[in-house]
Amino acid sequence: MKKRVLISDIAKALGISVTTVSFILNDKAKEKRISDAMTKRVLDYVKKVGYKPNQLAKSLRTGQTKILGLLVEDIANPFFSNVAKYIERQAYDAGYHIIYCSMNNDGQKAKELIQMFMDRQVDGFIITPSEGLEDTIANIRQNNIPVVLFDRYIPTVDTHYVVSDNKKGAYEATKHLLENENKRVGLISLYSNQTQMRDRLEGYMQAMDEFQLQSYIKKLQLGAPEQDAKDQILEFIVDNKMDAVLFSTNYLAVSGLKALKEHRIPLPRMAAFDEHTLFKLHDPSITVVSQNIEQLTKELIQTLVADIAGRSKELRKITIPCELIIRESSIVTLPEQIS
Amino acid sequence: MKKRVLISDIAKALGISVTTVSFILNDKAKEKRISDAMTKRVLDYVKKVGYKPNQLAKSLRTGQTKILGLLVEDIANPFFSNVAKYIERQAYDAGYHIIYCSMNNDGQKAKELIQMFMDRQVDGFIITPSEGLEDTIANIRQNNIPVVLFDRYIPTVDTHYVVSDNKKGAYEATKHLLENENKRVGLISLYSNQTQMRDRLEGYMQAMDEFQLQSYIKKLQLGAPEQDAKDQILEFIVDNKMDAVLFSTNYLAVSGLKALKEHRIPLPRMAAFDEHTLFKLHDPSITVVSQNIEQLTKELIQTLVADIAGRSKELRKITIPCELIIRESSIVTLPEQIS
DNA sequence: AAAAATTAGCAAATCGTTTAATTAATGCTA
DNA sequence: TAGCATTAATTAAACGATTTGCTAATTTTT
Repeated sequence: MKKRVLISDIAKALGISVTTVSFILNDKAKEKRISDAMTKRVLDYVKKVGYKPNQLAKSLRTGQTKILGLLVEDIANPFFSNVAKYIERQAYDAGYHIIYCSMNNDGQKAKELIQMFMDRQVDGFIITPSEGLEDTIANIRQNNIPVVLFDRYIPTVDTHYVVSDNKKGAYEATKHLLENENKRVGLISLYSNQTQMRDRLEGYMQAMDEFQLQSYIKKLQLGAPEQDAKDQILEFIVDNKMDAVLFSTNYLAVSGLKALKEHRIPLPRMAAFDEHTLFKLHDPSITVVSQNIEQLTKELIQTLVADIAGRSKELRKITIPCELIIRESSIVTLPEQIS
Repeated sequence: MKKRVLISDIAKALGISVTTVSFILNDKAKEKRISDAMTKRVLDYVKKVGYKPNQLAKSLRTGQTKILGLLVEDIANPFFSNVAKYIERQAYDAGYHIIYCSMNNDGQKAKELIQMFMDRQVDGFIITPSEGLEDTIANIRQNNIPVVLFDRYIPTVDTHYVVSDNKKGAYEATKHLLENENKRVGLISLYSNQTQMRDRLEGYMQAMDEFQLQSYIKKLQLGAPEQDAKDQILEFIVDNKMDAVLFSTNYLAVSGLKALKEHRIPLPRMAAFDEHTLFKLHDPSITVVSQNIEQLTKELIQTLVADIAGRSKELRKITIPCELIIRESSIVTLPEQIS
């Protein structure tokens, strides 16, 4: 194991002070009037011995870790794993690394992790806030650490956030379903006050009201066993003889599809929130309200990095349009309807 | 913004030295003969003011960061995002945090990131090694940093690794396909010398040899545009009139399914490596060789943590069995075969 | 030519911990 | 009672960087 070379080793080898070396390495040669000759000499030697600063020492001194904390609901959900991928890429380009965790609806763990990330002095937070996290997030702000909320926000806590235009997305999906001559159009959602769920419900309502039709809304318990979800979705669709259904998350739609397939019940017309590989390939392929992950994460990182750098004091509350991707599930003539 | 409380603040407030406080906080009170009364006094006060040590300072002094570096091929691939989820959970239980990145077949980025993670003094690495990383990984070992390879390993570099029994998995899947009276059974794989690909090929071969049948092997370029993959898979299946096909990765199978669907060509019997939500719900549902992610990650973290702790000097080379999950795609009588 | 200003670089403090070495007080043995 | 252990705590030196002031040498100004 070869020993790491330190800044003091360089100074000693060249017969100069560590200060000079440090200034040069931090691009302060000009500002601190270090001669060009000296600068070149140091830089050459640094390259030769392959010196890399110890980030821990650097961070301890400067207070900057160049690490961002990412807290998502569930990293294994394709929506979030895609988000994680883009975020890592964007953060890397901006010189940051990501430390992540899944919260899995465990409020206690979420709180602990936020505290732990704060103890690790992360430069900023990216959070998909679950309910009950208001205080914790307010606490982060009080400690003056930049935070950007994502996917949903907390109305009572004033922070940056980047979300999709869920209301409009739900409105357009519902309207699309209604325009295909479906009368009984339902919404399958969650017992949740999170903004994205609230907005999707509002969008659905707006469309239903516009068409002056009765609404059918089924809410499921957050984090309930999948079997319960499947049973309830099935019951809702069958008992109400739904013509069409909008699912407010991709995993609810997946549960619905599983339930229907298991009982060999023909699909109602349907659409779902959030893209999923399954949806393109399912037979029939599934219409979705797709969030623009690339743009969302871009704005996200830009906002966070700008805040960390101390630029732009005012809060950014960003809403990105969704895209309705129409596939077979919302328009096909189903098999038994042929006859 | 309330100021962080430091160990020196505690010492000052209680009129004692920082050493005493530090010993007590690090559970060395007994060993260092600190009186019980003092221990209790300090612990009570620490709890009262909610002191949390600055991890940076701690890490700088001890050399332990309690951070693990995770480098995977693509975090958005459902196999790896599941791995990421389990790893984070297991690591958390062991007191570690995860810093991750996707390498996306970019060897240069992989090297840079490994170097950066080393500069950050990660306590250990978890890597799915791509080709060309031999030297870099050997370099990590030379710096005495624990590494566990995952999903595949590098035969020429002696490290811990945890992989699935790919050969047996491929053998059983192929045999299963052969036993369903298919004569022309092909393998769709990648131009890659990675061990998992090599083993899957070997497993396929073994089964084909056992049945004394001609083998059909199509390899695709790693990281090629999906359209190319789709075209080539289609051509392979159609031109060779394949009865059945084994896909060596889940995303190859997804590409294949897309291509067949787009051209409305009936599916051959098929099986694929690695689970995917799509596969359970596809019509027909897809038979898979499933890796036991929970067990893989458990062994992985155990191995890594044990090495970091300095226990167990010898290298652990672990192979976990795969499970063949038989679904419709490998056994159903297809529509056009009814007539 | 003395005073002022600029240039080029350095010593030492600092970030917040851990830990090796030391000390002062007390109890025990001979 | 002098000498030795033991106990309970302290002092000060790390860890490896950044940064605030300072100094000495040179140049410019008056």
